[in-house]
Amino acid sequence: MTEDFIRNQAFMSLGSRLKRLGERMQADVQRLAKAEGFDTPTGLIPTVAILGERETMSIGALAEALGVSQPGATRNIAQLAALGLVSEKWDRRDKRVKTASLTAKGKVLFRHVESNLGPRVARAVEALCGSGRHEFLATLASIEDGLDAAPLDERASKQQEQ
Amino acid sequence: MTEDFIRNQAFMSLGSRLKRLGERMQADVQRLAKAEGFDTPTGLIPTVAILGERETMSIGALAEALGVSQPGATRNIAQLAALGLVSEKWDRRDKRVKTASLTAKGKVLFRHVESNLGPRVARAVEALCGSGRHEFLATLASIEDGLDAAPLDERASKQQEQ
DNA sequence: CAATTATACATTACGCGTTATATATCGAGT
DNA sequence: ACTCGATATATAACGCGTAATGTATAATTG
Repeated sequence: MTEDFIRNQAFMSLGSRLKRLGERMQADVQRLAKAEGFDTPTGLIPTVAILGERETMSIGALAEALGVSQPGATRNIAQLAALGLVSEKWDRRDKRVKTASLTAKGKVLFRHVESNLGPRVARAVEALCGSGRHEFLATLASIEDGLDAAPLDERASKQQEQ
Repeated sequence: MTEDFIRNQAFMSLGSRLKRLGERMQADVQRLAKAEGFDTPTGLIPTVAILGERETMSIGALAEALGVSQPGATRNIAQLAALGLVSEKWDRRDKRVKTASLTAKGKVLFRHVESNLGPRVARAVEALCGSGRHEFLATLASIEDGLDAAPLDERASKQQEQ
């Protein structure tokens, strides 16, 4: 019973645990990038990576691609623009949409991420996850998809079946 | 090559991804708790759960048990005290340490978490994780332990072996 | 026993995610 | 063409984690 409680407790705090693990990884990556001479805030790297792939994107498309809220994407782009890594531009056709693309400086960072930082982090994380890494990522994805389909509270409300 | 990049990219943004997933779960749990009449901020529930188990604890012990920073534990306790859920007391022997324990009101919340919310969330999360849940949690734990032993940037620096 | 170092907690400032809401523009319907 | 709802972004306020630093008390050491 105590044991059951501990198991339940583990699930109750799973959210906080995942959050902290994520923050930790971000901090580590940031230190690594800084050691290599790029002190761009870690949170902006995924945005740079996507912009490197897809030349130019709107704020909305970015939010979608990153799986982040629109205000989050707006802030990321504003910060990258302030750092001179991306340039913003309002769309001609639809004046509501703002598009962003990497500047020359941003592309330098992108190429570094692509060729150095990315692979190194990938190798380190792969080694860290060990043999279970594929399943881990697969389960992670299935959890994300599952929550898309129905949030946790909804699932817990009708907890009779399975 | 593009594919490789995408795989690397996935690892680069794993931190942010885990973080967002964690936040999402916390938000879901909070909604669930609120629907049941307990609108205590979700972030405080793990603290309540631990205090329910271990009667009385110092801030430091709490931080340790939750795997959270000391300022985090301090803030949690301050908030719980403000809500009337825990009572704080300075230790007699060592006047530096502050201890916290659940009030009657806090115990009511604890019992609810223990008997209702916890199990329901646990069932929902277990179902969500599917068959891979044990391995998922095991891999999660091994990642945490691995990062304790050596942070990601250190691992990435000496990436020649294995 | 005085002085120094270590420990426990509080405070401050910040990162990065979220909602909720405001504003401007677009598109559709009458 | 005008109005009105929908859509794209911006802004504001907040949650919850961190690191860095301040302050009071303990413990150690010369």
